[in-house]
Amino acid sequence: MSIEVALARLNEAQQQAVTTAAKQTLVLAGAGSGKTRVLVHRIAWCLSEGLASPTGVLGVTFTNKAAAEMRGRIEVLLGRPLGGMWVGTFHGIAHRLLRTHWREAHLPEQFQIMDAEDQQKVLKRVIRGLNLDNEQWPAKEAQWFINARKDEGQRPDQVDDGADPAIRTMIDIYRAYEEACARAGLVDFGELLLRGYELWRDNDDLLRRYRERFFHVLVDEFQDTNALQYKWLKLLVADQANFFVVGDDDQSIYSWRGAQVENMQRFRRDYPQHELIKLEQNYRSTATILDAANALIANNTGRLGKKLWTDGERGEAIRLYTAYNDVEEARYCVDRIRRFHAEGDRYADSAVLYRTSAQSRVMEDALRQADVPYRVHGGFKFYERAEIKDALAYLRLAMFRDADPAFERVINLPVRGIGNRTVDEIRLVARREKISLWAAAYRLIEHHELAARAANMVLAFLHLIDTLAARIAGLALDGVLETVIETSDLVAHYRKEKGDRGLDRIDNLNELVAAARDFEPDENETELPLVAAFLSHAALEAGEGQAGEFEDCVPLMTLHAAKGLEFTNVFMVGLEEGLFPHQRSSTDPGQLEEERRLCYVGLTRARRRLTLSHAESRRLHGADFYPQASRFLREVPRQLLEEVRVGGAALSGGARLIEETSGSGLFLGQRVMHRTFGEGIVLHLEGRGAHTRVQVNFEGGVKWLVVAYAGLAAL
DNA sequence: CGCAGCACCTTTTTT
DNA sequence: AGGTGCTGCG
Repeated sequence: MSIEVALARLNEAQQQAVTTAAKQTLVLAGAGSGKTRVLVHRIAWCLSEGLASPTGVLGVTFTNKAAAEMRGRIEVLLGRPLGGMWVGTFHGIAHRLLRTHWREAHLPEQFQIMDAEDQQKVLKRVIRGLNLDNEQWPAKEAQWFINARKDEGQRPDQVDDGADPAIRTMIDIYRAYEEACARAGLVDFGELLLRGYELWRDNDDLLRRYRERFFHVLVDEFQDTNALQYKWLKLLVADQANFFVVGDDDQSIYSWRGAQVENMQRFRRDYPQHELIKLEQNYRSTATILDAANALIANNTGRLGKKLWTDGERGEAIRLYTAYNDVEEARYCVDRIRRFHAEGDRYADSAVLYRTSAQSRVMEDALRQADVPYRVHGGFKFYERAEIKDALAYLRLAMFRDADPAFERVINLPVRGIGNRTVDEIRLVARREKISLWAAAYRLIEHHELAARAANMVLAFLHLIDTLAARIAGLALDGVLETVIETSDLVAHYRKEKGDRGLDRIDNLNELVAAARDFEPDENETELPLVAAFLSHAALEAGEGQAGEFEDCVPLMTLHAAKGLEFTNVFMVGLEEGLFPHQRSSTDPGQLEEERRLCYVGLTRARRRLTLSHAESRRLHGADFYPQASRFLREVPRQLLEEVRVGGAALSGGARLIEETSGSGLFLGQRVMHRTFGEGIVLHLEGRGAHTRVQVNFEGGVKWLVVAYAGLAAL
């Protein structure tokens, strides 16, 4: 397709963004306004106008998925491969830089990427090594602290301790952790970015080379950038490159992991000559849904300001469902999903979104009961599974003996008689001598400092890894993994596990061999030996969860996971105070606004039908709660809503069943009035006739009453 | 050294 | 409620 034809299909604001002559551009792109489209067309336009060559383009996103989509769409639009263009995630690009310039970055050539789990284990070891109490200094908190500092671009020496001894200790842990990582050639996710930044900052020649190369820098989801990422971009862009960023301040939902919406304001200040373009026309949702979203988000302060509109139809009213409890809420959603399915929608067109992942369980139960296929998104990723990480740890160790987390992981797996005492001794020597665990193990044996039995076991383990390394040399990648699995004897180990769990694990190991067979390094990894590329890929891209991706099933996910997706029918469940907005966010106004943005993200996922629901009683952590309806429901204009309550004749199993047993004329979820307690909602019914007791949620609290004496009036 | 039982905690999650 | 991590025992 010629660029003219492609351009003609864009609306005016989109065209303006794509063809802008401004050196810096901030595109404020509302939900469903075609932001990826603009980004992709912008690149194509620059190339076709001769403003850029493919090698001069750097496109940055946050997730592998977004990067893959961007690459795919650029190729389709151009009708040819990317040809030297760099399109990837912040981490992927930093990784590529560090692999190329490992010397300048002061890293070993074989440096290994550590995921969050490895990081926590290393930290635990470091904390113990500092003789600090594990209770008082949990690895998790140290991890949080260190990652946050790295997100801000700070090394231990740059952190302000505020004369706080607790922070001072955290800094000590940070410093010791850095030493441990350096010794073992380990790089965590935050470190990739920080090193990448320092690499450019401290190597003038290198920075100049990249500045000369990248003349067009484009960033997606700019509102999600953290302080370090923005610093890194600014360093590269300086005043020579075209800087084109796309974002939506109303969809900033990741401040809790370091994202700074403020970067959008900063961009405006840092580049006063920039052009600001708003994309407000929405191509996704009905006018009703957009009205609701606009009204909701208008309650936030300090927005850049943006109002979505559509020239499409008004569409159906938004369904508001008040369930009497979480189980019944789920049942209602499933009923409706089945109805939509009967009317011709696919299951995959109806998504259920919730605030916390714990909420998926009730939904899953209801779907399973109704025999509706579903898929829970998020959660366990392929390369995060224990068995996969076990096998890869053997491979890591064979490739790179100093990889401490890999060493710790498999030294006694399968069980080979190397106990905690022995491992502790190895750890101690490693710490004292500032060497890797592998080297420490060797030293202990050479100096005969281990009991004869332990020494034999450890030596056997070291030999096993050496043997493995020798065996895999020269093999194809899938052969390498087959050999790893065989030599490690992991299959026999899992077979001993009771239940089907072990069999699942063995299946996954086979899948790992298959993944290796199909593995093709992406552009960031082509210069690496294949095995090393595979290991990096496994750490950097955890992969999708379970198989069966192509089956038609109902997607279940958290609101966070839903960002960037769209569905014909959206069910947002659990709209209750304390849950959404979440308890821990409801006191701080800033956090409350982020919850509201999360709600906004949810609403704007829906194309045609939107169902909002809340329950009057919910089981949480094993106890019953009686939450109020979410304030967000009140922020949606009433005239857009169609309210549905339990007890109507059309309603499902639960209500009917209870009515039959009570015979009192009351039903669950019914609104009732009591002389002294006021208005309330029926939560439970017990017994028959004169003995019927009823549990009612009044404003003042939950009460059990005998129907015959309570004098309840139905509302 | 391995297993069993108990205490603990519990927002969101990508790389 | 349910899963995880640690301790204490056999």
